[in-house]
Amino acid sequence: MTALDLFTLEARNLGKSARTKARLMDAAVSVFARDGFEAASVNEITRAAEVANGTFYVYFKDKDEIATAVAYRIAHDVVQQLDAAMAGTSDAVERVSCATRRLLDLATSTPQWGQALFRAVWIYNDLRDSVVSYLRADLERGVAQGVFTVEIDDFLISTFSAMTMSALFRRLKGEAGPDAGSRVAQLQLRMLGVAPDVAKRVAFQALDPITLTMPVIPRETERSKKN
Amino acid sequence: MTALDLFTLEARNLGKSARTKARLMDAAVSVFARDGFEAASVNEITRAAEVANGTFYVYFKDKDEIATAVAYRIAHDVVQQLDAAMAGTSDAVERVSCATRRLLDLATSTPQWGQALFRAVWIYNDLRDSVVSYLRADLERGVAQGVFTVEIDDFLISTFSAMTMSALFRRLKGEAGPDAGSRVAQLQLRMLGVAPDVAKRVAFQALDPITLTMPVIPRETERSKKN
DNA sequence: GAATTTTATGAGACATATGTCAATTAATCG
DNA sequence: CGATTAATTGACATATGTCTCATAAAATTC
Repeated sequence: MTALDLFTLEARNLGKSARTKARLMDAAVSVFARDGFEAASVNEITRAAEVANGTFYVYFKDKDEIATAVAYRIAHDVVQQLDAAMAGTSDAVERVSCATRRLLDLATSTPQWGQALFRAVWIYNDLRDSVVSYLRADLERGVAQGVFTVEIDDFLISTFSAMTMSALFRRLKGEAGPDAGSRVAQLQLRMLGVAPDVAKRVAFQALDPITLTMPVIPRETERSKKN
Repeated sequence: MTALDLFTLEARNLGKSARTKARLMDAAVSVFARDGFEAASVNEITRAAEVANGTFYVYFKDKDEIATAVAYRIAHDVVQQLDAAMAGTSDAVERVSCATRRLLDLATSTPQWGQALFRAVWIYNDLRDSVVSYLRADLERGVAQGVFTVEIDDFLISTFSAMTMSALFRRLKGEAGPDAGSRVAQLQLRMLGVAPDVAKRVAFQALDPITLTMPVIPRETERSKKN
């Protein structure tokens, strides 16, 4: 329990078991971020959550189950915030650039989540698909608008994602500065066929920063039936 | 001991200890390729090499040591073959495109090595630097020739590498076909500022395939002094 | 505040990994 | 071939991890 503990925060008005489960998930995030999925152990997670080893197994079948739960929750929340942050934009060039920059902003503003997301994306393929679900549509929109001159398929999307993930990785390691998002967006736009000067302008235009926030869930009125 | 066992092949005329060491390294390659560096265990490696557990520690201090040995050898050999294959080319656009395509060819022709290289590159940073050592020079040459309109620095190089690695990854998983090399090279050239039609022509032009080959080392005359 | 239900605990059975070492087997040499 | 050196072996001490379960503690209900 080191950093923001967003799950615990979200569950603070819920029943005891929900809070314990949230503690475990926050602990898992920080252990996964530190050690990676492979190296992480249930023992480490329970130690970080300050609960007994056995408690873990009340809530999760095994390490895989909590890993999946955490990864999908993070991806879901990030995608949601991303969607919200781009609601007003319809220009394909701007949307594609924004999405990349926002994702980097989010991941950097909550590095543990960023780390965990990064690790998870390399493990759960369908999760990557969901993180970039908005992407395909925007790319196709750009082709329709005549601003992208490239064939949209899985290969392109995975190349595009790899660029974003690489920037995210460097950013989290401190090897790239705050302009990492703009720089990789610029390169992506050029790759897609946007004129270099336009790519530069769009990718570097000002963008008000956003950070991850969790909804506050009101206290349950009746006893919670599910774990 | 599943596939090509290149180290064993290379050591077949050497003394017994060199052969055993080579067996271990080949086994390590295949275990690393299958399970990744983290998940791999010394036990798995000795089982794959069909030697006793204790034998491992005669040749390597621990898992890290064999991992490093294997990774650096693979990287070294791959870079060498890559260099040789591009000796005749001086045009920067062609060199950059060739390098990417050749690397994919090599890695695909020896999937275990490709896998191991892929994994290693994510772990040993200096190794990635060595694999892409030729790259920076070629990129700068392209800028000097006026064909690349982009700023060359670590960020660009890591983005560029990520694209190659992503293609390699998909290729090894069977999610991309033989044209993966050409496709990613095309995207890379566009990103660098090469005109789309030129990028397409260069990236897809015919290239005679190469495969990894190991030198055959003649039998030692005197007893080998070193392990 | 006693009874009941929910939640948490940690000892323990089992599994697997690491690294060492005395003993064994194989290879080489004179 | 017998002696000597090189190479291999696998049992063992130690460590870490997984998952279960009988029991304890805490929370809730009546």
